[in-house]
Amino acid sequence: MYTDNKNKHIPKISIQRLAVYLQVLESLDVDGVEVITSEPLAKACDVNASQIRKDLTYFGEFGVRGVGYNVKSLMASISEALGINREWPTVLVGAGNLGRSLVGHNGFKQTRFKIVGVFDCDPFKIGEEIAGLEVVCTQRLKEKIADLKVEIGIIATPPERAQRAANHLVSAGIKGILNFAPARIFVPTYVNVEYVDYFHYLYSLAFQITHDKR
Amino acid sequence: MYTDNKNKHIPKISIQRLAVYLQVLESLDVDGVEVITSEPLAKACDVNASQIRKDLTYFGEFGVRGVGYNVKSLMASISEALGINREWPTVLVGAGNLGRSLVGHNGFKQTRFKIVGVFDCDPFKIGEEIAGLEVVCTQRLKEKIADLKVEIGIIATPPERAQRAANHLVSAGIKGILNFAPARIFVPTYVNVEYVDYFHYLYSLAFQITHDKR
DNA sequence: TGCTGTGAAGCTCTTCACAGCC
DNA sequence: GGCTGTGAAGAGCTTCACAGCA
Repeated sequence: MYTDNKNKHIPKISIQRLAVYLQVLESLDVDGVEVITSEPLAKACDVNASQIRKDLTYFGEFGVRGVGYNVKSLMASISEALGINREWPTVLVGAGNLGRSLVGHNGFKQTRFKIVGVFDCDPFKIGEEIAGLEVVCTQRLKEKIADLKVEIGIIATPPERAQRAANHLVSAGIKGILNFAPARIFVPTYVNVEYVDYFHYLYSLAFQITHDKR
Repeated sequence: MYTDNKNKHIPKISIQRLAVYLQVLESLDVDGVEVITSEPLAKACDVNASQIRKDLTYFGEFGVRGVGYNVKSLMASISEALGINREWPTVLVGAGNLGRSLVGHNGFKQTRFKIVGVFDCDPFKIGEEIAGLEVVCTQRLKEKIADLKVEIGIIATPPERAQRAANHLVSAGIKGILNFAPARIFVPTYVNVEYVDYFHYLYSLAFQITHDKR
């Protein structure tokens, strides 16, 4: 049963792990597994078993002592805990190569996150169609976001235009931003920002490989 | 001066922050800033100033007391510390939509990471050309990796084929894997793996927005 | 019996506060 | 005087170890 624990502070890193647990549970479910204990689940997620149990107790008691966790119902509980068991309309700012490939991403078919608007300030791009969505002038963000009750914006502009895109999104009333542009952005504290730059992971690999050699 | 400190353990999270510092320094450099102190740099990176100073001392003493850090030389020192001040040839496994858009990513023009080979096991894709690279059968990974001294492999296959791609890469002698497939992979401990799934960031935003409302 | 849920211990990372140096 | 570099204190997360329960 999902019981939000309003009192405890939940580490952000636990949230990130819940996403991993969910991914692994989904593949277990596909394989027909119905019940799993924390130990093998931990192995599959590459974490400690009590880590999993502790992360889950932030949100409730989902297991059965002596038995384990029901795969399907744990998936449902985690989805509810994360808040992803409902539609999340999003808007995309930036209709370049990156933006275009984001629109086509499988995740938007498989999850309840949807791109409902594509914006760009380039007059050459405005009016173009991407996967059934017309590219609209960034000036019109506010009306669209209000109309469609959008809370999350995705920035896929070149770095020098990221801050401007963020400003538009913020003044349109957005609550969260996923920023693919390789640039830091400044927003009021009530707006949540997540940065995605996979070259940082390549840097991390380069570092690890370089230092393994010693 | 870069001085590798072989004795100290360097937290992985420090490495990730170094990538952020580098990004911010690059944009300061573009703006013509020559010297910066830890305080404003920290603000721009959204971290604590002593965090930066501590992270940097894992690798040496780069600042001048009473003055600050020279932007250009700090960039060079961080690049050296991360090990990204040299060419890093990589191979891509998976020539679908995702793979295609990775090949075109700007980062491969702006950094010294390069994709030097594209592999797929789909006979329909083999022989195709992507940005000047011929798609080659995955069976031929080993020779290519040996020939071109490739140490990093990028997996951009569907999730069900990720493990097979990883196995091929490992037996070809790869040392690090960047995995874009939404699936966990199992590799020997001497192989480093980084996972990229930006839907996890959307989950995190959804969680934060859901809980902000209280 | 077997596995979850959890207080407490342990450990790692972060921040403080100031010595050290330009 | 001012800012870096750093030992020590503090905070937060992870893991242990076992009570609790099916």
